[in-house]
Amino acid sequence: MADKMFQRMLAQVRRIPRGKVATYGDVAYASGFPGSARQVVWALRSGSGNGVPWHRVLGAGGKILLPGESGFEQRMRLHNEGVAFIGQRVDMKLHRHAFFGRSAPKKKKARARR
DNA sequence: GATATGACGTCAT
DNA sequence: CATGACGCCATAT
Repeated sequence: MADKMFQRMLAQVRRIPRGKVATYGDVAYASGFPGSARQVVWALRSGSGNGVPWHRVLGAGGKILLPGESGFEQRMRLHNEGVAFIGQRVDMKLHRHAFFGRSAPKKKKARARR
């Protein structure tokens, strides 16, 4: 069931060329599951290790959300691929991978006051 | 089946 | 920029 979802998400991640990055939300959207950014995480945690450049997947804004050493390793790998860092984040302006030309449209703003 | 959790995203304050 | 709240959905217990 969900395996299909992971396969698709992982497939998108694999499409990210060296020196490029993407956000969880973008991967989810490109995979056909807008809003399921969390599932991308599961896909990476459970299905990574197989030619899946998990280190090219970041949080919104190019922030590395990985805790501990993994995060450190990710930062190092990206930096090694030529990714420019701005403080603790990645320069999405230059490295954001445009999946198939379609970019995730920003959400609506009318969110009824709470 | 219900509840809690999580490498998230976005908006409001 | 920090904090809080809500949405989204597959796993784990």
